This record gives sequence, C-alpha cells and structure tokens, in this order.
Amino acid sequence: MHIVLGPSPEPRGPDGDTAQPPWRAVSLDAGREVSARDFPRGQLAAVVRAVQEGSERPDRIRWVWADTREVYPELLAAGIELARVWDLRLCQRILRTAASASSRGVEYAPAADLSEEREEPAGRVPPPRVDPRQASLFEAPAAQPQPRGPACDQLIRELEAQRRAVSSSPEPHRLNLLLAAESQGGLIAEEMHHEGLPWNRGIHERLLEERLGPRPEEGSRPARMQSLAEHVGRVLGSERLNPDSPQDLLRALNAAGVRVGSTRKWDLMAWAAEGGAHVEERRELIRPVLEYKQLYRLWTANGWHWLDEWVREDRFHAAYVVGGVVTGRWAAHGGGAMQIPRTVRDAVRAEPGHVLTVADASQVEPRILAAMSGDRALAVAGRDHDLYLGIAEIGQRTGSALKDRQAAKIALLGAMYGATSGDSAAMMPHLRRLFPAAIELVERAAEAGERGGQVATWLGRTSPAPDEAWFAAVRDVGTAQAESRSRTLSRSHGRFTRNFVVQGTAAEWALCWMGEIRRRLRAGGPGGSGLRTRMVFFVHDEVVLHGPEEEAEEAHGIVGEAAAAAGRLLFGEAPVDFPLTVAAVGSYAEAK
DNA sequence: TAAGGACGCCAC
DNA sequence: AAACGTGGCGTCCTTA
Repeated sequence: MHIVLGPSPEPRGPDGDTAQPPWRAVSLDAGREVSARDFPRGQLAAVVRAVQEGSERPDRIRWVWADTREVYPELLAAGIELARVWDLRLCQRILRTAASASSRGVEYAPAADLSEEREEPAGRVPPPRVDPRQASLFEAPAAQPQPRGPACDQLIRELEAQRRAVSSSPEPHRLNLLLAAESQGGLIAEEMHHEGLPWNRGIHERLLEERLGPRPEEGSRPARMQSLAEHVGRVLGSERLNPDSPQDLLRALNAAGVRVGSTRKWDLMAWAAEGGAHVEERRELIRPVLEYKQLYRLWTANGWHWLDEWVREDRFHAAYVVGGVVTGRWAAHGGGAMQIPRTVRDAVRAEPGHVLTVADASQVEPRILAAMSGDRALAVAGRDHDLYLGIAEIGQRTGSALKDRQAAKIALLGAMYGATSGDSAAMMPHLRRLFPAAIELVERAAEAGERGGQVATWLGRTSPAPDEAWFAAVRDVGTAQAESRSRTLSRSHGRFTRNFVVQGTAAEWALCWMGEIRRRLRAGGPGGSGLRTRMVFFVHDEVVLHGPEEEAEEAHGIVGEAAAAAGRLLFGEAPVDFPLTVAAVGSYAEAK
C-alpha cells in the first residue's frame, strides 16, 4: 500500500482559502488509486496520525512524497515515526544519473522535476532547510510557508515513472533495494537530527578552559593562545607576528632559518626530523608553533562559538545530507558533524542512567571489495576481526612482501585510492598475486574512468560523466604541455571511478546497516513495542546509539546482527564478514 | 564590500 | 614522511 502526499492540484481549500492551499493524500493499491482526500496543509501531522492509527498494519504503508526534509520534521515534532517511505527526490537523483549512462540500461523519463537545481541555480550545496541562526533549528518548522512543488497527481506519475525505470533495469532487485535504502536513509537522517547527539556543555567548557584558558572577550584571543603567539614571535625574532596568517608565519619561519615551503604541520615536522645533530633544537623551535596551531584549531572549529551555535539543551543536532557525496556517502551541513575531532569527543556523554553504544565497522571498504569481486583469498583474510592482519598472515605463509599489518594496510588502501608512487604502488604486484580478483575489479573501474566512462556501485548508483570540457582537454594532445594535462585529467578521473565503486558500495552497506538497526530497534523490546534506544550519530562506518542502561546489551546485539544482515542483503551468502568494534560507554572518548 | 579561492586541518 | 579517494569549514587574502 502506497500513500502519496503532496500539494493538491486544487488551487484553493474546501472553504475557498487560497492563502492556505490544501494538500492531498492519495492511497494506491497495486498502483491503482483507491481513495483521495484534501486537507489543509497545517493538518498534515493529524492526517498522517489518523491513517497510521486507523490501519491494522501501519508498518506496511509506504508513504510517498517529494522530499522527506519538507515533511518529516513536523511529523517527528508531533511524535510520529513512520516505518517506510519513498523519497521521490532522492530516488530521482539516483535514477537520473543511472539513465545518463547508456551502458547501465536504465530507462527513465522523469514526470516531475525534483532536482535541487530548481531552487539553487549554483547547484553545488543543497540549501540548508533551516537557518542556523534561528531558534527554529531546534523546533518544528511547521509554520514556515513552503514553496509549492509538483502537485500530488504529478507525484503519482513520477512514482510510476520511477517504478517503471526500476523494473525495466537489468538489476531491478538491486536498484529497488538501493532506492528503498536511500529513502529510509532520508528518514534516519531526520530522526537523528531531531534526536541529537548528547553533548555535555559543561564538560566541553571545562575542556576548553583547561587548554585555552577562560573564555576571552569577543574579538580577542584566549589567554593561553595570546601568550603562545607572543612567545612564537620572540622565538622567531618577529615581534608583532600574527601566527593566524599563513603568509606572515611562513615569512617569519623562513627569516628564522626554518626552510619550509608551507606552514603545514607535516612540513614543519619533516624539517625538524631532517636536522641531523640538531633535531632536538629544531623540535624545540617549532614546538610552540605546532602547539599554537593545535589550540587555534580547537578554538576556531570547536570553541565557545561552536557551542553557542550548535549545542542546545545538551544536544548537538547535526543536519545530515543524504547522498550528499557523489559516491552516496552522507555529508553533513553545519557544525562539522562528520569531523568531530578526537580532542572534544569527551564532551559527548550519555545522560544519567543511559549509555552510548558506539559501533565501528572494521575495514569496511576492503571487505566490500572482497564481496564485490568474489575474491576468495581476500574474504579469507577478513575472517578474523582484523583484515589487514589476515593479509599479513597470508603474506607470511606465502613469502610475500606483504608480511606485516602496516604494509598490508598501505598496499590495500593504495589499491583502492589509486596510489601511483611510493611504498603503496610498489606493493601492487604482490597484492595482485595474492588477490587477483579484487585488484582486477578496481583496475577495470580505473580504466573505465580514464576513458571518461561511468561506473556503478553494487546496487547501481552510477558515477557522473565528466563534462564536455574534460573530454575536450583529454582529447587535446597537441603540445607536450597539453598532453601532460590530458594524462593528468584522465588519471585523476580514473582514481575517482576506481574509488567510487568501493566507497559507494561501502556507503550502500552502511545505509542497509542503519536501516537494519532501525528496524530492530523498532521491533525489539517488551512486546515488540520498540526500544527506547535511539540512533544519535552516524559517520560513514560508525553508528552511535543512546539509550537506557538496561537496553545496552540488546543494543549491542542489534548492531552486530544488523551488520551481518546488511551483508546478506547486499551480497547474499557471500563468505564475507562485517565484524564490528562495539563499546558501551559513558563518554564517546572511551570508545576506540 | 561581497564573493570566491587558497590554505590548512579535521573526519572516514 | 607523503603519495593516493571522498568531504566540511574557519580564516586569510585577493579580486571584482
């Protein structure tokens, strides 16, 4: 059973109100319209609740709408959670790209334009759905007037178009799974945004004070940084040095005999390391610079301003962007949600009587590669918890150069990223000998990309084609310079497609993993009424749950079962494991 | 003065 | 040591 929700094609409400044009809910049974009703937009939550409560199997309803971000927040604010949806916008994006590659065999003609570019001609960053400066970020945006997108009847035609595209595709089962998972991702993203990551302001403030000193006046540096800045100026012999300015700092460093080409941490450390007899002296010289950089980063990225802007009532409400990365990975908008540095993770605390269950999937990408390529040897290497150690063991047995963990890791990451030089590239022949099927897969993806071709993930997310300028530049081999540029561009796109198939499929696994966790959390607990434990954070291959202590054991079991279930969902009974590191902790910093 | 690139560092 | 994939973001600095 599908229920399509969207603006009514009728221009005015039942009482003739044009200021509040109505919305429409249409029930479809096997694609046929069985009922329809119009209602004022403001009653959306009430209508959805009534349908859910009036249904014997509300979990079997698949709600269909243009954009989860437009609708679901107000349902969550009203305490309504839905089991299944179809997000036409998210699905359209996947289908459009798939259909753009003739080799994919997906035929799709959109019936309604749901692309982001409609509102955002720049077309780069999706518009934030709330203004971070407004308190409404943390409240239901129910009252905000919304732009009127395609009407309900158009959405029904769009749903039909999408379903046709799926069933006509070479792999309908996989593509359907991808679209369902992506839609469910839309739900999960909004639920996690609504729930928020428990963030203890007091602990964060204490941490800042310990390292930076008391909160400074607006416009001036924290005390500890100010004295360090002055110290650095004295040491380098440049009074009035502003270490915040890379140019300034580089000049001062060079003037003081520090021969570096940039002010990067690694450049400075390398300079010190090659000091021969003067290593210690050099380290002493750059130490305050490095310390200043560290504090500067903490202050600017996760300091008091960040706390004020992003943490409300001890929760950090990260705004996720589903499929925000070309590969299908999620992005986050605002607050740097996917780059929470280790230094502040101690502020992430379970609330009293609760625990954080931190589940981290081990070496997902090489395991994905093993499953996709059917490489038995790589699957065997991944039987234990540590796949890289598994490779090292095989390497030792067979007398390969891949005989320690570090070498194995560098080599495999290099194969997936497209390393062309150094230790990593040197290991490629050994890697190829041990894992021919896996290496073959990434090499083929790279070759396709170098020619400007499109590649696809396991479930069928397709990489975008390079633009015309790219093809023109790659064709241009008139001069030595042009030829070099052509090769650079070509190789670069090859590295992109090489990584796309693995990173993208890993993202699909993660999406299914979260979906399975969600399903189990909803179904678990006494009488199957659902646990109180909630997913509160996600980043690529890691999930954080927050819930009552007494549910911790069950939550631990759920994340593990869900990981295995996700593997089966994608790859059937392929002999590839997806082990996790799971920690039940009071503080995020205790995990890993 | 606003926009946008460069820089540098954070995450997986 | 970094190289080599995908991103966000705060700041400085140049450009229109």
